[in-house]
Amino acid sequence: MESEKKSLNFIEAIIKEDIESNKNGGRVHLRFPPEPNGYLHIGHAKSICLNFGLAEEYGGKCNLRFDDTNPVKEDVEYVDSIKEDIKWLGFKWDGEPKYASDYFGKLYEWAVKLIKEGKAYVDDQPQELISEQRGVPTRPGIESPYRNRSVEENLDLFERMKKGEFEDGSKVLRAKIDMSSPNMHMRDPIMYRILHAEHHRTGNEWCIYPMYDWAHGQSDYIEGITHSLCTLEFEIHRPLYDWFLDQIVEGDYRPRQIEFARLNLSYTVMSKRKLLQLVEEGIVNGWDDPRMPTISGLRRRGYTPESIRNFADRIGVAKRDNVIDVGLLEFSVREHLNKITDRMMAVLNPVKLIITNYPEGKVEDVELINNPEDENSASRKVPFSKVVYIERDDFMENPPKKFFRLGPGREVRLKGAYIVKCEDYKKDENGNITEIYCTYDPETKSGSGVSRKVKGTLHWVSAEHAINAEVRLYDRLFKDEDPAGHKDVDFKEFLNPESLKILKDCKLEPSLADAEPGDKFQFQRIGYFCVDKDSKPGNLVFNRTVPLRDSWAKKSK
RNA sequence: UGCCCGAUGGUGUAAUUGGCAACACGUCUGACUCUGGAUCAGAAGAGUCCAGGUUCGAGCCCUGGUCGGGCAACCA
Repeated sequence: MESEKKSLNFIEAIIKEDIESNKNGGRVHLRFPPEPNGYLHIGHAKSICLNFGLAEEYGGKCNLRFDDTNPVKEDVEYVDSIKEDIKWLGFKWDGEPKYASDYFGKLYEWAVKLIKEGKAYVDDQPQELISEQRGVPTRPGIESPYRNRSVEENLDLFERMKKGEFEDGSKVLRAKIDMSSPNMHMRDPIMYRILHAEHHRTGNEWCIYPMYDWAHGQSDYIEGITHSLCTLEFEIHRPLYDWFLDQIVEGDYRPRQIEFARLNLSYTVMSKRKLLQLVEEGIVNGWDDPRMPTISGLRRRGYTPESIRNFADRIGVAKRDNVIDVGLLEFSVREHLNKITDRMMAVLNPVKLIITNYPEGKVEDVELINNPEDENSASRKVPFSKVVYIERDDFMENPPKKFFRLGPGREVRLKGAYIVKCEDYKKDENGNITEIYCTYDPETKSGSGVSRKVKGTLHWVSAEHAINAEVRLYDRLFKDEDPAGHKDVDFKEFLNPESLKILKDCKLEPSLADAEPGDKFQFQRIGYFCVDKDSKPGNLVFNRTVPLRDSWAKKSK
């Protein structure tokens, strides 16, 4: 009954092949291994969707493992946010969260084993010397004078390193591989360094900490990981990953490292360092600022987990460098929000429209469907009266012929209510429109069946019933397509000064009064909005997630 | 003057024993519409980095180039 063969990406192809050949007993076990030194961003979301998604697809498992081998940069604040973000995206890790620090003991044992086999040694040289001796990619390195110490001496020294007898930086443990390897990572890589620093989990138990290369593959091995996915820059590490595994693997099981291209988004910076900078310098308001590409930022902006997962799905995975148009991310939210949000009346830049022939004091409850995209959607009543607010942009004194909205003498429908005709308008001394005067045609009430062709339909809010709100209009943080891609110009030079516009005097229909943080809506004809966490009853705050597609705005550009 | 990786419409991803280059976003038409939204219908846009080779047949295989990315933290 198989409908059509789904095309597989290169990782799926490998996994499928491994299952068919019964490699590792046919098990599929992945892991997502963040370092808890920052907040997760949309690039991590790609990796999360990949790893957890693959586990779901092939009936396997996926661990969450914190790669916490560098206590000076890591913090529990980050582990908490990481867990929250993964859960929010809708994934569940296998068992308890794991930590590389859980394996410090085992890693130490294995290091001792390597020393005993003459495959690792303690080097007393300072960092600069070691680095100098390592050579450059095009020239081989030279061997350390400490390279051929006796096993006994190495054992003694390494134990004393662990006991805390030496200062930071005074000694390291190195693997003895090949100082003339064309691969820099094979030139006697450092396995342990001395760091008298408190670790967020192991406290002061250790003062030597394993390096990434020594910790990662072994952690994979301990956890029974079969496919260890990482980004392209680790490709060159793979021979070392395999070398270390060769030293400890017993039996047939062995994890395999597979590299894929990280996500790049246009008009966005993705490096943790740069994001940290934006936060620390107060350029944005924290890691969850809605302009940040962090998962917490996107969440606060109003993105849904579904939209992010669909996005991850759509961009695919491959090994070539890529830059995804940020518009694709926006498409993904619109697509989902279009299906799930109620359409509300909200006027962001209000101007008064007075219906001169509408009875003073009369109020009609007009019926509006909450979401025409949803067949089961209910409807609600919205009060309509003589004075309503409409959007400033929906009126022009001298409109061009392609302008389908209100202008002197023009007719337009007020959504869900009546057709009105502009008879007059008033301006202040600066030329700003202050009031628009219309007459309405009582025959044309929505649902009455009586209508006539009008070019446009406007949203509105009854002035007497309107509630006020603050609306934060977010735009992309950078004006440049590739802000981090300029050699001589700092990325902050490309910040968009209009990335946040705060509107204080927006008018909303009264049913929005009880909206709670996180609630999502479509403001009719404008865009998708969600209630910010700063919002309080009586003091509502909305974030614009993304505007609606607007072919008029495009045309008038 | 090393080593590793990559190259398919504007962007991203497919093409699964070598068999008419497909899908999505974007763009442009048109239809419909009480959201200039959504939806629907259609179009333009690549001959697969280059040059050879193998083959009846190559985006896929081979050889040699070109271009791009990565590698010289006691970061991950």
